[in-house]
Amino acid sequence: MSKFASLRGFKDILPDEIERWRWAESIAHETFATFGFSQIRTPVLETTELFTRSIGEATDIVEKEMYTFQDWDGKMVTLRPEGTAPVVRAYLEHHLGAQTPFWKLYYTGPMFRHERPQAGRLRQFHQIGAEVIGEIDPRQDVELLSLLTRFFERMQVADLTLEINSLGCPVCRPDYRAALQAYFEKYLQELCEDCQRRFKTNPLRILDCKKEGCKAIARNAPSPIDHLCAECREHFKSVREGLDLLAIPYQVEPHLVRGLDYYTKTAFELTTRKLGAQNAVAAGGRYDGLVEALGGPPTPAIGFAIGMERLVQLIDPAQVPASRLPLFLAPLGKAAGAVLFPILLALRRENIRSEMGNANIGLKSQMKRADRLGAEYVLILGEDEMTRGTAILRNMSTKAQEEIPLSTLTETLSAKFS
RNA sequence: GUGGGUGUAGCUCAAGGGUAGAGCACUGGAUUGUGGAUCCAGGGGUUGGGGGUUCGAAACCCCUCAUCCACCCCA
Repeated sequence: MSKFASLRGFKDILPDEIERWRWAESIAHETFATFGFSQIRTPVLETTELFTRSIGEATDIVEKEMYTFQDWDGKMVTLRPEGTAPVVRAYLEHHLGAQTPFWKLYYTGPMFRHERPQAGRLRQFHQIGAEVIGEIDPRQDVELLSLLTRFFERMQVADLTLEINSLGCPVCRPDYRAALQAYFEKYLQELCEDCQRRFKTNPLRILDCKKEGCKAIARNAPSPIDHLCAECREHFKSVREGLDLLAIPYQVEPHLVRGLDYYTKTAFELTTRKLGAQNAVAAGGRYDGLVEALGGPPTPAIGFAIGMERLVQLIDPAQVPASRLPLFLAPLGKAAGAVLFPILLALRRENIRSEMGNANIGLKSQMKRADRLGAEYVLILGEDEMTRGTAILRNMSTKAQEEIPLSTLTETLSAKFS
């Protein structure tokens, strides 16, 4: 055990895993651009109030999971626990809404929540998120969901379920909440301890309880969809019709609840059975009230976030394009090393990926190393070749070898490998 | 924050009071200058840390730390 180790819930991402990360990120950049999104990068540190205002004072995130501390000047600051509030903050701070009516933005980066780590849950985790600000049309919900499903399609991640629900709006949610409380009041004694607490703080959460007793009671609870106001009902209907039109499979999940206060109307999750208890790989929804809550004009918006660690676990490593090494230079002895070293740099100047062995160790070891690096060709230069004024180029898969004159070595190699 | 599991070689794991082991990986050799396969050899450990019981502890007890899984919650 080394003296220092990373903090609990904080993980190193090592080279063998990074291939999958980079592949996911590059597909994300491509796909999001295809759908008309621009990237935005916001700081990881923000004023604490940004999150308490947006996420909600009574949520778990704000109550017990934020990395909050006092800065040297006395200001309370927080490592961002999620990406939406900072994006909206930037949108307002830079008056983006005044320039064009609506924005499609995406971001990637680390988020921080002080939770107990478990499978698929870390204290520093990474998200790719997308936000569409300034459009109420249900078609926008559909477009965003089509982006989400398209991305996972390109990642070749299968067996995902898109669950959608409507959480209503400030007009209809209080009604629904009251109806829910009226219903659960009859069974209050039969609910679990947690749900008895939820009854007061957030009755919607009872719908999400995993205990069998509560599940049974919740099964007959009033559905949020039956209590939507006319506008929300129409919106939800249009979203479903749009998904049908695009043949995007989904499941209406009346018990789907979101943990952040700012969500309204459409809410959704992309879930899998392959990740244990933390089964959501992506989630999001509408937040039509957030921009206004943060001091801007009434502005509808919708977004989602993808959990990178969870996504990476679902990626089949075989799908990731392997990075190959075209050429490995194997010099035998000091003189050969002196010849090949400048050639190595010349090749790299031509952007030819190449690697060179240690001239002081045996050919066998160098071959072994070349093989491990996945080299397609090995260039061998020993004493015999030096006197002949040639080098041997070995094809590692066919084992065929050819001699190349030293006088034209650089030209021959750069022509062959560029 | 609560509960349970697990900490032994770089990795995966044996040894359940009596000399710390195997497989894989690594290094070298069989092949004085040719990779993957095979065979042989070698290097590597204060058994997570601390304390206790014992003639003797990797093992039993206590504390602590780490880690995993689950609850909670969420990406």
